[in-house]
Amino acid sequence: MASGPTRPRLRARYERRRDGVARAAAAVFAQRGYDQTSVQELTQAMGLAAGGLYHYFESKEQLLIHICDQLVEPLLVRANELLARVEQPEQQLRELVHLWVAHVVEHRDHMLVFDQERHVVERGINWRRVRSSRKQFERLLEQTLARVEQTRAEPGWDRRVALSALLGMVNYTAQWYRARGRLAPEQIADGYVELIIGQPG
Amino acid sequence: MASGPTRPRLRARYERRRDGVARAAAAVFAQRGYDQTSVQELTQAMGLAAGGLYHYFESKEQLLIHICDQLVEPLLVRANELLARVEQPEQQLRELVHLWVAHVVEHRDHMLVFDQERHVVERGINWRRVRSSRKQFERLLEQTLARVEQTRAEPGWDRRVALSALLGMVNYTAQWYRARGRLAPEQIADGYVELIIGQPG
Amino acid sequence: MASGPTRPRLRARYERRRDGVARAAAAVFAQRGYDQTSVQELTQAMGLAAGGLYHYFESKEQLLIHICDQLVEPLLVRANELLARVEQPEQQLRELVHLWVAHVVEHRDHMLVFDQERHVVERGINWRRVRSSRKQFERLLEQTLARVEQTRAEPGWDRRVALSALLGMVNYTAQWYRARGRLAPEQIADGYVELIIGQPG
Amino acid sequence: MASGPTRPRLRARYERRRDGVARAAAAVFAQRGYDQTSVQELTQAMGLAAGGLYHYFESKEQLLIHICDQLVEPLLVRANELLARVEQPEQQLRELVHLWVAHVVEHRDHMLVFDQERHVVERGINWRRVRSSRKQFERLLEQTLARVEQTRAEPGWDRRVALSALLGMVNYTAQWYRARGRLAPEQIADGYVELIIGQPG
DNA sequence: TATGAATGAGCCTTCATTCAT
DNA sequence: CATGAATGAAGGCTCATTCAT
Repeated sequence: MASGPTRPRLRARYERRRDGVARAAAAVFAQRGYDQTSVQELTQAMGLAAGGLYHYFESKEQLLIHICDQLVEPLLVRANELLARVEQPEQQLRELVHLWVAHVVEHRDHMLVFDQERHVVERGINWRRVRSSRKQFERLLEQTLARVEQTRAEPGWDRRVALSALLGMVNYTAQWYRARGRLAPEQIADGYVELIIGQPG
Repeated sequence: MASGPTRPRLRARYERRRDGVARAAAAVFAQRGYDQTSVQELTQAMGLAAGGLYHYFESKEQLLIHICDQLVEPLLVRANELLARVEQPEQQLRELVHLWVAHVVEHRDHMLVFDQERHVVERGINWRRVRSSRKQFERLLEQTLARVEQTRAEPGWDRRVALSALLGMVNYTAQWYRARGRLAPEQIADGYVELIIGQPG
Repeated sequence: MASGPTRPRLRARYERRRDGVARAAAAVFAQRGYDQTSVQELTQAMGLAAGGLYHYFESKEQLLIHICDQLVEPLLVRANELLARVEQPEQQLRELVHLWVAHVVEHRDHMLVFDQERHVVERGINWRRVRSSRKQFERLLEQTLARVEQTRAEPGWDRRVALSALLGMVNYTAQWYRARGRLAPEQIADGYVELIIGQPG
Repeated sequence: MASGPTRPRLRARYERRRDGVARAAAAVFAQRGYDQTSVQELTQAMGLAAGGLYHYFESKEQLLIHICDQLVEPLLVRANELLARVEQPEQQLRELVHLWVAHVVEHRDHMLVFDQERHVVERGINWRRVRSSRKQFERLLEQTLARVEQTRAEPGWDRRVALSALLGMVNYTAQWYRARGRLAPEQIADGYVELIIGQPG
């Protein structure tokens, strides 16, 4: 079974371990690919025996879903908070991109896994939740771009193109960002924002 | 064996069939994922029996490599031609992006497969050729951006960021472009160029 | 796949092999039990490699179903023929029991497997066909007993009890009959008939 | 360990619980099959956690053996008592069948399990005790039939056939008897006796 | 006594690949 | 060239059993 204990104390320990398992799995999946990683390799990398995974997840796929959920959900939550807090459209966009880049960089492994498994995410029967969260985030982004447009005489972009460009560039960050590299996440985010809304005043 | 006939006439027919097989495979892989597609499903989708694939490719992985090669190599060749033909840096960039977007859109399936299998491309032992081609294309792109910078007083971007943004947005196009959609490839390419080098004219 | 070829020549060979596989499996199942027999052991006993079973049956359970079908269906068919051919009720019963005992003895292995897996047969979702055939055979038997009753002043039995007793004793034959034993199937059948309808005139 | 406490008071409680566990298990096994029932399902159905079973039985197989022992042993004991008490052969047979049918009906679940696992009972290394008890019971039965024969001018049956028929019909009762049905165990037993020894005086 | 996390052997099944036809 | 039966290694997953708590 993969639902775990109900008594609070044990429950907490269980959930901590469960998240640890998911994080470790994300790292392995990111490196070797979901399908190419056997459950044996996986559990070995987490210090568990073969069958031990199934105390925490009911299947290898549910583990994958959990990883992607951990990526998309919190970003959506924090994006909503941000938009409620900030008023000025350009400032919203700027902070949104900063938040997003930071998230992508911090959850690099999750992001790489998510990208890789696009075809399952899009078509899989158990993936509705993940699909919905991603969709909602994209909608927030598009609405923000729309508000930015309204502050200008002429937009200077096609909104669909700008939105997709932003999605492409930010998500791709996970593939080239290096923690010890020259560029900090904030600089990268600033660079992206400037491409979209032009030079900062 | 998968090297095929040597007499010119038969050779041509063989290669045509081989490319057809690869194209059909790309479509299936793009939809279902490489690992999740069995050779049985694959060959069935191409009107062949299970063993038939092995007349054209010596393994499932070689087929995958061929698909990625078909994507990257021709783009590199045509990019080189373009840069030899056009002189003005901004014009080079503009035409490069147009060429590239057109290529991505035309080889959507190949592109989706290529993206999906990033971890194999990066680490696989038989993938040196593909890695090298991709690397060369990125270098062309970076050099072009460098030349554009030199025509300006101040670049207005960090070159690494601009390069990665471009890679991210153009490649991502494969994931959202629809042939019957509102935007033609040329419009999309124009949009991208404007984001990078600022408003035209 | 487990549907096999369609061309007549190959089809015939396929079906012959398929039946051979089922027969061999019945023998092993009868001896060791269905659940206790691994597919490895099974295929080894049939001169196939592990995966080879799946050319003929889509799962271990479908193999089991086939075995039980091979037992019940033909008996039902031949019982119907017999009842159409013979007129006198007591003679019908006598010949029915003879046919049945012969069938049980000839398909000893199938019978032992069938008995053993009663709980699956009764509740399994894929077992409707088998359940229905068995039900029909029992109905034929009951109707025959009813006709025998009508030839008598008083039945001398409760029909439900007689029917169940008959089912119990004949099916149990599979568990003790020995081909080289003292009793021939015909003698056994005669013994059963006498118990049911009393001493032969 | 599964031997339990030694102090009389605790011992009694332990054994009561142990028998309760076995009875509950018999019900589940009868329904789903021994092999198809996991220890998890089993213990859950008894309000225990997974490991709890092992306080009462040292293995799943020992539990199964206990169930079968609970079925066969008491019947043997009571059959012996009966034969010591009753003198007239036909009366012995009649009462034996009554006792036996009542036992089968009362321990329906145990009986179904026992039947199902025939191949283990016959060949299993830990099953000697059960095999021996069953063998002894069959011998009692056969001897009783022999004594009945001696009271008659001509037996009217082959003894082996009569014995097997009796075994088949009585044991099969577990499969069709319904507590709320039309027939009481005594009526069923009478029916069987009549089939064997002919109409009652 | 009881728990339930953990183990690890073994299960059924899939699948890339081979080869006789 | 093409077929498809056959292989056998490897996969994900289950489950009887153990043991620290």
